[in-house]
Amino acid sequence: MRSESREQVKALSLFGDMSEAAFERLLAGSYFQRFPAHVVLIREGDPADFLHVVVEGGVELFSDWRDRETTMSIARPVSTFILAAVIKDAPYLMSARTMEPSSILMIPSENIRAAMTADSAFSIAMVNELAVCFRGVVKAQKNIKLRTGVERLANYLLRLGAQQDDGGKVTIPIEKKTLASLLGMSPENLSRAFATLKPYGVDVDGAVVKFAANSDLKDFAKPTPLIDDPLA
Amino acid sequence: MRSESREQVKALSLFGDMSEAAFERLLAGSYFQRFPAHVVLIREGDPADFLHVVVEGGVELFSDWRDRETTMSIARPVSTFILAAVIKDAPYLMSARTMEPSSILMIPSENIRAAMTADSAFSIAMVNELAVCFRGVVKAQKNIKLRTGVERLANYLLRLGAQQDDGGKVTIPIEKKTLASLLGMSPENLSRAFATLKPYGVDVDGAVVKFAANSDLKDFAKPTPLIDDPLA
DNA sequence: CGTTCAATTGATCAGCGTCAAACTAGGTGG
DNA sequence: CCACCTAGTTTGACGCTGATCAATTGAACG
Repeated sequence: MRSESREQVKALSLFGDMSEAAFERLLAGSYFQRFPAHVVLIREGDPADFLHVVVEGGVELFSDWRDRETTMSIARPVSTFILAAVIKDAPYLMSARTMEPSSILMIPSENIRAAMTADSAFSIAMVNELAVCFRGVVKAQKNIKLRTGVERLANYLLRLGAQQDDGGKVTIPIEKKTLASLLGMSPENLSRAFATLKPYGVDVDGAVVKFAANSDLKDFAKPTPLIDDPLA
Repeated sequence: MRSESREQVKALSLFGDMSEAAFERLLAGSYFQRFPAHVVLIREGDPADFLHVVVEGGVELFSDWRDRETTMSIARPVSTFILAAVIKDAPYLMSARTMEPSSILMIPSENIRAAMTADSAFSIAMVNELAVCFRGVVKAQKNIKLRTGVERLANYLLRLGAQQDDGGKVTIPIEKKTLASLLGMSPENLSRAFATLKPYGVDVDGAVVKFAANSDLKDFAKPTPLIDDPLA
């Protein structure tokens, strides 16, 4: 692992408070690996042997049942995923695949659990991390149960706008297919949802979407921090 | 608080490992109170001042947006709710109201955070609790995104059957209205969903639902531990 | 330069919500 | 204890949202 990458991982709030020595122990037996795009990293139901950290690229977390599949969330650098399964030593609830060529750090679950008992600052960091994750899923749940597809899309665009701040335009960082699934609709429906938002000043050209930040769109979307603010 | 109730709370996996003295400190400044049915205990958006514990009765966690409302989950004795907001000292993401007359223990958030820094066993218990909560929401999310309304109902009935084990019949412990919202459908639709399941051996009489445990229903519902097993 | 897959568009259909009305059950007050 | 009243539940009719199927266009990659 390049030392730059190592520093980025160490800087995560999960690991930031650890001593260098403790972090070194944590990394013992870890793998740092580059994967091509569209590679399945973990499969739901498998035992949680490693905590994964996306260092570069992007990972899609998804689930299936019978012949259906849905995207649950997207993990971007630098962040961990499937933390809860690791802690409980339970089967993964979601599968994961790379969306692009990605660098992944894999830390043995056993190391995580050991660090937790050894280092109380680490377990507190863990509590905080899990609380954030929990609130993230709750927000996603509210998003799905309280909004229609078009409303979810509108709020997604606003969220992108807030984090990209590219002056009136955003670039969708994932395939539309994946976005559709993430938002809980079919790809066809996503196309139509974009068309529905046209009267509110939304203009789509490939992955680039133009709209005024303080616009009709916001009136339509009615965002609330209790669903849309990733920090709240 | 009756000592019996106190013991039940102390027996929670969150508090089980604490010393009596530490538990006593935790309870300082707590309230233990009986509420009538249909009382709002907390409102989403409010600051998380107290960790709540349902000791008797039942509490509905719900959210709203614009003019819509949805039931997010049900808290039964003896369990905590809104733990994550307490930890992050962030606004509640969900509102809570009693479904029946209920006894609620309210522990100041500050005490929880203090106990976490003072007692590393407690923060580890907290990590475990949060991991379980997280996995619970993820399962709920999968349930909603991957299944139709009728499928969710079928699996809900099987889950009830597994935990009640009343030989071929279950009693729905909440109002159908609430169940509908929990399952993500309208009350009218829930009625029709029951009708749809009739050919699979499901027979409804008020809150009592009869069906054979190893039946057509199970073939139809196709339950999987990765969604339906509360322990997995 | 052809193959493959994503994205769009149209047509159709199923699931589910809404509105309305009838019915039922639970709780209240006489 | 009973009548009443309110609220929950059920049933029917209807319409909208969104899924599916099919066909076409467009873009990426070997």
